[in-house]
Amino acid sequence: MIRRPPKATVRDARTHNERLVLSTIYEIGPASRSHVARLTGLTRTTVSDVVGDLLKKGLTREVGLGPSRRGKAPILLEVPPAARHVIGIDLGERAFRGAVVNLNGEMIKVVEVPSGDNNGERALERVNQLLDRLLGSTAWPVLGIGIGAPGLINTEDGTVVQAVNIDWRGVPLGAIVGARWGLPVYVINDSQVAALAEHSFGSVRRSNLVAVKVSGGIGAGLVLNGSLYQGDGQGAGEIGHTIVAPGGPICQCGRRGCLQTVASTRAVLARIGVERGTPPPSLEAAVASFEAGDELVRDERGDGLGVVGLGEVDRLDERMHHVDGFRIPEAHALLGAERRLKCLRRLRGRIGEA
Amino acid sequence: MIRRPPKATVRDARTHNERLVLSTIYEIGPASRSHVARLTGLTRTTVSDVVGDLLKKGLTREVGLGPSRRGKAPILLEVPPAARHVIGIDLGERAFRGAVVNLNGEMIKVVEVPSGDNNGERALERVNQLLDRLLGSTAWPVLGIGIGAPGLINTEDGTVVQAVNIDWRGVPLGAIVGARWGLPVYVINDSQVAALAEHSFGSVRRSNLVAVKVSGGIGAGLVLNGSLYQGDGQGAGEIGHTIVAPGGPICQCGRRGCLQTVASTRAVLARIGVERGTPPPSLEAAVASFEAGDELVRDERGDGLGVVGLGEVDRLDERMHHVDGFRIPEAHALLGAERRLKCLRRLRGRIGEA
DNA sequence: CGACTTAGTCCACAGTGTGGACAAAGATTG
DNA sequence: CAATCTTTGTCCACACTGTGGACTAAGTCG
Repeated sequence: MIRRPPKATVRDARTHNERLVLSTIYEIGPASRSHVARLTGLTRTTVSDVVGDLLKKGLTREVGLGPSRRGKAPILLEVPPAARHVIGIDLGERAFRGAVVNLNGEMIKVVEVPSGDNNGERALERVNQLLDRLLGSTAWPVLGIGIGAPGLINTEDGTVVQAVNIDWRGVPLGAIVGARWGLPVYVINDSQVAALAEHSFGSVRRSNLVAVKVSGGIGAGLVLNGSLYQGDGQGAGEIGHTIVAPGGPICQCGRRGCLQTVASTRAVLARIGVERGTPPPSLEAAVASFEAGDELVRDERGDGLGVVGLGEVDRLDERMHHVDGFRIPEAHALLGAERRLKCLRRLRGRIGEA
Repeated sequence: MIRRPPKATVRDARTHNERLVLSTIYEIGPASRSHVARLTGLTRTTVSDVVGDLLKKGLTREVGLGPSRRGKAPILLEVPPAARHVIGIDLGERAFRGAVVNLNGEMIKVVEVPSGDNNGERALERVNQLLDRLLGSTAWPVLGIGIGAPGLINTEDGTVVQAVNIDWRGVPLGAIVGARWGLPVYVINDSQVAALAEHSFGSVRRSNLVAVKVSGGIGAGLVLNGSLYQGDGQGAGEIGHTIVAPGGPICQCGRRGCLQTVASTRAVLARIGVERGTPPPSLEAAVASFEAGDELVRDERGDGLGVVGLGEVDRLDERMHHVDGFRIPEAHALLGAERRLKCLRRLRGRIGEA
């Protein structure tokens, strides 16, 4: 079945130009109508008209006059950061976290719920609990909710196909949450959203990259040609259960020697414990030892891998999606101390070459 | 530098809908205005208007009445296959070939020039020679020229960055040919175009695939998310010089054990010769032996690869590009007996997973 | 034959971006 | 200081687009 593209109406042109004007003002900060017209190629007339609409919607405001360029002083426009908000949720291993984010990416409110025993129903309850506490305090409309979840996600319909940590199989999370709150919901794999976040906001602003996320499990996300690559089964980047150490430790999935059993946070901490002859340290303790120069921790590496070193990343990752012309965080993923495989460059090189 | 999207005008809507109507008529064969309206979501009024324009341009014609569905009999419309033509050129290893292709993908005229000693200037002459013979015989306008070339191509500006076979380095082929013929020219790597062709017309109609092309050299093309993946340096898929047999035969590139030195047509034929104690057979002879069941040829495989078997593919590969609403062959690549690594599925799986 | 349905066209209409004219407001020049 | 020029922003007539209703032509069905 071939999907036929939708028809175009004159209205679509308007929508397009409205987004164009809005994002231009958003990106280049305070700017005049004239300046926007020059940048976009639209006439001053059209820009004026569009800005009129944006002012009505509260998506733009006038903020005084700018310096004159040999003529009448321009009226500067900007997008009020609080004009719209977005909810980001991360279903992490140790906690469910959520935040209200404004258009500047600032977290207005952050809420956390320890994940505890997150089997099925109860996990869903905690998500709603999180949203209850987040959705009460926004003066402006919320554009939507983004949820980053572990496991195999069908991004099209927002279904969690399989997430062992939370004991979910085929949960239509997007539909459930969307129906309850009457908001657009976007559900995406946490590693994939991390890749998108790196693409949109990270220090590596390239159109092709791989982000590898390491915590209790291991996952990766790929951005290719500037857009998320999910593969045929939406499972691209799910490298956690690739067997790298045949006959190695047994995995949750029942097989032996999966990457997760060798290189996950849990595995590394466990090995440190064994080597020290003590119980496994906490992640924080291990990081502290690492930073203190503890040789045993610094040299810790999985057999046969040789690329895993301890590091940490503290970042709010977001996926942006167009609503009202804004790219909104469709999900924020991953706060807290995380580790990242150093094979990032390797993987990227490999995919770039073959 | 961020590239700002272009503005939209009411005209763009028209262009879009014209393409939509045209491609709908093209795809579903003879169809009435009403039917097209139902399929596209446009009103009958608009479809009528658009079809009026298309009739004027010769891109559509009325072909009698269709069966009535309880009402007035519909006037059937179709796209005349000869309404537009396209030139496809393949700079092959053994010959330069070109063809005039109509909108049904039928080759109206095929021309071939043996490649001989294709150093620099002379290769360019032969391309023009090919075009001279092709461009004299088309009653309808030619939309453009597509050129499939070996080596590293900059698709953006149509420059051949490096092509050892033809001894080209930094040749602005697209600009040269375009200036001479006044037509849009699209230059693309031959393996990449093969992948696009498989995507558009092949038996494997999937949005993610890898096509591996084997002749004198070895190259691959990747289609990911339904579009060509060229990587950061436009060299994605250039696997010919990946070292697979360290210390193996010496390669054109100066290193040892490149994939090409083990698995290319030339390498395979040479090994057959060595094993037989005769001069290397021609490709045709080897294929004949293969089909006759010759054990030595059938079992021929490179050391350490184990995936190379002899096969053949006879296909006109085309890359389609939108012009006037048509996807036109931007390049047709590669006819003749070709070989394909059977690792296609492997590669695809690997990329799908990681 | 009459009622109904479908195909295609005609026309008034609302929405869109354009380009020219214009006024407002500042800089530049004599 | 005054005249001139430049830039900004707005207003208006205009061309173009898709829409929806009315209408005609031409079939089917009972």
